[in-house]
Amino acid sequence: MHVEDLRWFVVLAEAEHLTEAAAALGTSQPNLSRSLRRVESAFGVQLFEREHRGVRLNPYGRLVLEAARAGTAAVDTARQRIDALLDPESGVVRLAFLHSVATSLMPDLLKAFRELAPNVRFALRQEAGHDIVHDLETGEAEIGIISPRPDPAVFGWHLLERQRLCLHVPPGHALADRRRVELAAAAEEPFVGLRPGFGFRRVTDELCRAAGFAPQLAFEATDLATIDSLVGAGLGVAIIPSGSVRGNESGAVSVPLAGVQARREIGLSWRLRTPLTPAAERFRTFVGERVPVSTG
Amino acid sequence: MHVEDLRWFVVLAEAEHLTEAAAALGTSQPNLSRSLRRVESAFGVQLFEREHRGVRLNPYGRLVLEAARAGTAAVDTARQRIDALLDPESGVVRLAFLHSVATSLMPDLLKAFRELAPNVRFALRQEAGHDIVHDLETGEAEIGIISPRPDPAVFGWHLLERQRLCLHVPPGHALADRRRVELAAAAEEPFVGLRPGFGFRRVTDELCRAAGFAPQLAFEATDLATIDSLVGAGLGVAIIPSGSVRGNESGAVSVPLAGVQARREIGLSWRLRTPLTPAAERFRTFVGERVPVSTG
DNA sequence: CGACATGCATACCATCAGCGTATCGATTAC
DNA sequence: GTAATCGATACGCTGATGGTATGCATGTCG
Repeated sequence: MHVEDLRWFVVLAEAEHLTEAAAALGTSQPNLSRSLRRVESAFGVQLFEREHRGVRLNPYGRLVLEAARAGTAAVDTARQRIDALLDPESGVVRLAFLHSVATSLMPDLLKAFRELAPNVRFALRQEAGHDIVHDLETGEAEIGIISPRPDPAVFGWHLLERQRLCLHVPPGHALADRRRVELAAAAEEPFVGLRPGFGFRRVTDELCRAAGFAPQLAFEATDLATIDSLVGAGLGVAIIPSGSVRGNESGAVSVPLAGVQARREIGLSWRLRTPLTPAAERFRTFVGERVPVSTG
Repeated sequence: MHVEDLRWFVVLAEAEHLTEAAAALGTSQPNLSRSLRRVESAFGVQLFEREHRGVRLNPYGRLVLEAARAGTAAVDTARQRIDALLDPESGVVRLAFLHSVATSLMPDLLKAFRELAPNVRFALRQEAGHDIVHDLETGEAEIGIISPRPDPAVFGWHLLERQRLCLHVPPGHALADRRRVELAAAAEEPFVGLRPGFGFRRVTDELCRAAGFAPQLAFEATDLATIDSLVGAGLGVAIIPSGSVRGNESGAVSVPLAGVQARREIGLSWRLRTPLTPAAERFRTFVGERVPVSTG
């Protein structure tokens, strides 16, 4: 049974007349008759009754009519969504990004792209780095904003921001005036960090371990803005990426950390093997051409 | 594109492996490959990406997977419902009946049939006579309980009950003791009748007109039980079919009307051209063989 | 009551699509 | 570099599809 048979079935059920329906469908009456036979044999029962002038659904046919409408509608809907997705002006970009760029990089990118393509929608998901890689892998997400750069053999990469990791200290703190600081200098301070499970939390833990100490975590938060506030209120120090906190309401001060490990690169990433949808491709091109790499 | 292609598509999307999926589906790998081609060309876009070991849906394929699941589910559901309908033990009988038999004949028939076939369900609709005929005509209903008998060339008929029309009077009424009464004797009484639009209302109107008077309608109700109560309370007299009121709580008394018009036959009716579903056929046979014609 | 009209089913035939076997080609792993 | 894996392609056969012509059943009209 063809999907087209179901489509024809709906027309026939409405016309209640094979010859007319066949003409409307641009085929011959015997052919429609045989299409109906295919449907009937697929369901194992007769679906129309012969009338004086035409045909009419019987109880079984009514059920099939429902199914045919639902089935063809499902196919049509998918076709329309695919067409929308294929249109670079109206598609959907499934974008996964790190928690740590939610308040800084992301809004800038989306705002700028929106001017170029106002009808492109975004399906956003905020996740930890390894989940983003996983989502790109499975196709759950098309584009990720991520750090560090994933396997270059599998994923494309466009550098967005070279961040310097900073020690974030309260205003007036002893280290606040330094132009640069060794992380070890803060070994005895109470720390404010992200909750375990966040990708960046692993980065900071690793940095402290490399500096020879385990941080005393006074508070754990789920976003960098909160950490900024806590630090500004004098409740501890924190490690944050440069440029990741907007404005300076909290009064906290960021001092760049010394050392090669105290950097990270954030970039756009996508799966090489899976072609991007036009809208995603457009977003990627836009970012590549228009967005300067910012260095914090 | 075949409906089977969509079914195969779902299996393939889950297996992510053509050779395996083909084996599971009992076909050859090249055949599944070509089935996939058909689906892809029907949607106008590639749906899977080649992977190292196997294939994987791309964003378009995800949409098609949804559609394929929905479409095949719709077809399967219809098939199941048809099978249920074809099973005389578990089918559904779409039965339309007159308001006037809702409290008397109907419960008896259903109760009796239920003992024979407890799993058969009924889709009941209570309607006026001409609507029942119309529903049988269009197939909205399979079996009707109706009066009078519709066109014998189009509808089958099984007599259920030969009713005598009665004058229903309050207890102690002057006519209450008569063995038989002329309708004209009640010409001056206040009447209780069904609301206009009910088939039986037309019958009573016609009877009164034939008896040479227009009834003064004090109350109009939507069912015979209410009319019985109103008459029992002394608020008027009414014309009702014999045996249409259960029990005698109201105390009202029914006196048979004189004259040949003061009868009506109620029966089972069905459309000759449309074959009945097995459950409906069984119901019809049951009624024909087991239910005696009752004469009121 | 018989000829006609209507409308679906069927017969027949040319063509095309579907299916299996064998094979190719690309990718990856050892 | 070689072997293995897995999807794509080539080829030939069979069966399905679709058009034209026709049959058959049912009403209708003279």
